[in-house]
Amino acid sequence: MSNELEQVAQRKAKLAELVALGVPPYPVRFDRAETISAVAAAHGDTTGDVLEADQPQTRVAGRIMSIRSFGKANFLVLSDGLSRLQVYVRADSMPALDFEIFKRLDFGDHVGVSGRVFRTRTNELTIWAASITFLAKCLLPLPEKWHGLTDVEARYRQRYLDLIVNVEARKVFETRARVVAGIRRFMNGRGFLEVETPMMQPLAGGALARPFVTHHNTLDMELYLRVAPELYLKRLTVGGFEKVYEINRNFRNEGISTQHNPEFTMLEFYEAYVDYHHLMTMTEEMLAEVARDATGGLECAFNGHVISFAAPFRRLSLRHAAAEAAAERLGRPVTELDMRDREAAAAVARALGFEVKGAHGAGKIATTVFEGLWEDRLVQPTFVFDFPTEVSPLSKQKPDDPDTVERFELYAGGFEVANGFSELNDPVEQRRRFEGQLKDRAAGDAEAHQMDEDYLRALEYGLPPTGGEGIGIDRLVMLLTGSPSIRDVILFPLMRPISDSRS
RNA sequence: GGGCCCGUAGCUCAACUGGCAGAGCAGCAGACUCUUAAUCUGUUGGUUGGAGGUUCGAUUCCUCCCGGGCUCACCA
Repeated sequence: MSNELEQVAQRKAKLAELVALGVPPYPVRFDRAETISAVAAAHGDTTGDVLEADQPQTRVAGRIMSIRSFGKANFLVLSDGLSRLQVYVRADSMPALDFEIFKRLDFGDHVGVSGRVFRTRTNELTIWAASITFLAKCLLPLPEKWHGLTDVEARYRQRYLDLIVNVEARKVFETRARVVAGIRRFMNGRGFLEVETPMMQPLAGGALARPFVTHHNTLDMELYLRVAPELYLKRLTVGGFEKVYEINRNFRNEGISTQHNPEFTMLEFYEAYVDYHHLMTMTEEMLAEVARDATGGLECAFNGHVISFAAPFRRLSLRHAAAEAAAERLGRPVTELDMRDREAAAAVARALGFEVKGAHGAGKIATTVFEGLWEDRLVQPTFVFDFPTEVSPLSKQKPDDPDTVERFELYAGGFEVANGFSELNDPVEQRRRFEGQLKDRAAGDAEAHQMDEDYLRALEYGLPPTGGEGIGIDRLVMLLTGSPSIRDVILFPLMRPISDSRS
């Protein structure tokens, strides 16, 4: 695109003509009396007769979404992003200069209009323009008004264009904002304190994931973008904040897919003196309330299914469900006990076609079997509970069963939405778990947890019995907006830059 | 990273088995006093993502590269 587009040159020429007429090309402000949405709302039900009697005056601003000319009668459609309103333009109703401005307007320009509100013969709510103020030029031609912008790559790369021409795109992000606001309302209403913990951490802890690495110049030190806020939030619980939460970004240097973006938003919260049973109930209540706030109901259409957030959610014990599904698939008995035995579980997993590595214990294998057989079948919200200790280095063991922790994951739409557990608060056991992770790390597992001495020290001061949970906001919004890709619910998803051999 | 698919005008899309690269919208010029995907007449706009190759001839076939989508693997 080295040669300037003809249409861009034409639009620049029109702008130059306005300047020649003495019109400021980029004025600093426009005092509108009300928004277009407000006009539409105020007069949405007013009849033309009433409007003729009242002659309501208004002064609005917006982007031109279409221009239709009929010789002496002309129509503009203005948008304030939310609503659209028609403007009736004729030369004999406004100063000569204003009509000269009108003649040089393009689809996409910003204008201010004042005039009276009336209804046309076709009953369309319209402003009869008494003046037009030029506010800003759209130099680049916008996508077509009828089909909009459908190229997904362009929609992600140039989200501003997507938002201008695709109303549904805007609605997704409005719903997202309502989801986040609804969660804050829910948490605040329960006495939780919203906090912000470091995103740049000397140790990337709190989740099993590969971090991004960065560098601080003055301190000359390596820093990691956080993979989770977990260990800092629990330090706060040690410090006496009994109910804390954080809604913010996590960063994981891993694959990109329809369900994974390198940066994603999590709600993470901790509450002293509760266990994972309490968290599951609270999650049911939260999601029902948030769904109702954001969408008006408990049900949402996703991927050809209707997902209901009505409580109670289904509950599945991980090893039990893994054994049951494996037995069904293999046509021979598989017991929960098999899922606890390294060799029996490995045999089952291999028979099912899953990879079993030498370092994998029974717990990791049982989890693999479960995820392989169940994950995409869990369309309705389902709590999967009682995870193997082996795959849960920060969770508390069940009192009568050291191989199992009090942990659950919530699945919906075929993917994981939340993860919560009774927090491990025994510093001796936590050190043992970290040491186990170090062995995995030494064996080549780049996602294994690192030793965090300061966190252990915090635990030594005494973390009360605590329940903690993380909820993936992007995925929740996917479900609530029926978006099949996480990129549809992230305003600016990460894209590879365009190189010279393109564009 | 593997597999499959896609990339043509500003946008949305055509172009049969390899035979002059087109339409609608947008734009430009004109007509039109209430239209709303306005209509009508005329018209501009292309290195077909990039670089090579095969061929008399490539949007079409082949190779490599760039970007994207779906999917598998990894992960949340």
